Amino acid sequence: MTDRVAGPRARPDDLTAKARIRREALHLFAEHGVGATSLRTIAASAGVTVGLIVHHYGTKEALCDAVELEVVDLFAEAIASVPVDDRPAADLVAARDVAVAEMLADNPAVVDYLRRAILHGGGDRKDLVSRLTELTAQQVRDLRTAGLASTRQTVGEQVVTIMVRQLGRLFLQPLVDRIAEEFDDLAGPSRPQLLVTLTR
Amino acid sequence: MTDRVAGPRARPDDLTAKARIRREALHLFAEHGVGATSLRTIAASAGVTVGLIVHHYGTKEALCDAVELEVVDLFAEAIASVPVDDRPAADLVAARDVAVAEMLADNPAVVDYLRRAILHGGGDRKDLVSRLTELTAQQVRDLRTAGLASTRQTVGEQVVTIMVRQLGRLFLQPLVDRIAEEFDDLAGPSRPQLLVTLTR
DNA sequence: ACACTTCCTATACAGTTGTACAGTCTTTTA
DNA sequence: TAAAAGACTGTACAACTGTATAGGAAGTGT
Repeated sequence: MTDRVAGPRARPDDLTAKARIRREALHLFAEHGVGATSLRTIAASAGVTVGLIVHHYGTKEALCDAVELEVVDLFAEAIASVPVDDRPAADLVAARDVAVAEMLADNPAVVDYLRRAILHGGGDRKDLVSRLTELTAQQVRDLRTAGLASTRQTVGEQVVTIMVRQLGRLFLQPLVDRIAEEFDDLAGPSRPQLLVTLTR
Repeated sequence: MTDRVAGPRARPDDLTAKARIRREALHLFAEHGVGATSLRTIAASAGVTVGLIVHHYGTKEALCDAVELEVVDLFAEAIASVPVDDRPAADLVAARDVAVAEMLADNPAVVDYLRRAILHGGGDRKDLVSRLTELTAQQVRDLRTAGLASTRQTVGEQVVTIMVRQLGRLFLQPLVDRIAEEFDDLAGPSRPQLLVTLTR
């Protein structure tokens, strides 16, 4: 985390106002999009005033950056949480996939936020996808220098494969669910599941 | 189309102001999202004043509805454009898939708009996904009563399959492209392609 | 006790938003 | 040609936007 260090008024169980602002921003951004979320809405949700948001983050864009940084941190933490003992490479990769999947399951807002961030994309700003790609690429490179990853594909190919595996289903499943909603016989656990693969 | 009938000032080759407004709205909504697009921006792009938008569409939400209706019409037209002669069912379905794919290739803004609309997801309003689902369901039912579609799956299953096949790749491909951008060796035509399938 | 830093509220401001409306053209109808 | 209808502009307005800033409250260090 970027600054979950206990500030002056931080109580042990509760969150700092600064952290609360960031958390509510994440949830509201995920639900309504950045453009459609005003600072006043965030302030109200976090139980503070607009001024405090400005005090802590300066501008709305800086707040967005902080939110994105927190999301990236969540990924990094999930990956770092699995130890790199001398197990086979396939095991390690699978364990990391599981850790990321669990993190995403615990933080549905992250999934929604990511979905939006992906297509909003582009522009000049160094954005979320770039950061996540960088994170994954570093992960792949580490595995390679440790002799744990195949070098028959390029790094790029491996990164794309990993990210699509991790994110692909999450992006498309809501569409499937939305459609399934409209048919009685598709309700329940027998709902169709997506399978996303890559060809070349 | 809903109202491409020639109005008073419609010139043969050009578009009515009303249609121009709708078209620019579609493009701007697709690029920046509905919430981040103001009526004044749309007016400027269409070369009219805000007042005219209000005059023709009343409210911004009504304009959104009109845009969505036009998108649905594009799908319906694409499907209706392939004749239903007595060819095998598989041929017909494939031809319709091609027609839809061509329509989407001709209207990239529709793809971008759809991507946004899908995840913005609904609330109370009868939204785009519902309408497209309805359209596809009708298509499936027609094929069934004509004895051209299998009845071994439920209608719902067939609808989901068709829509995911048609839309799935379009949604995920931008993510792949974005990631591929960051690696030199993934540029060009050999870019990885997605394959989206359904399991049950 | 003091100053000092940090957290936080309140208010203000210029710019933008969606909507409303009065009025002016232009076309159609009769 | 007169009148009715529709297309279109310009201006106005209340509500909301992000940002700025002055000042109070609460903590820490000396």
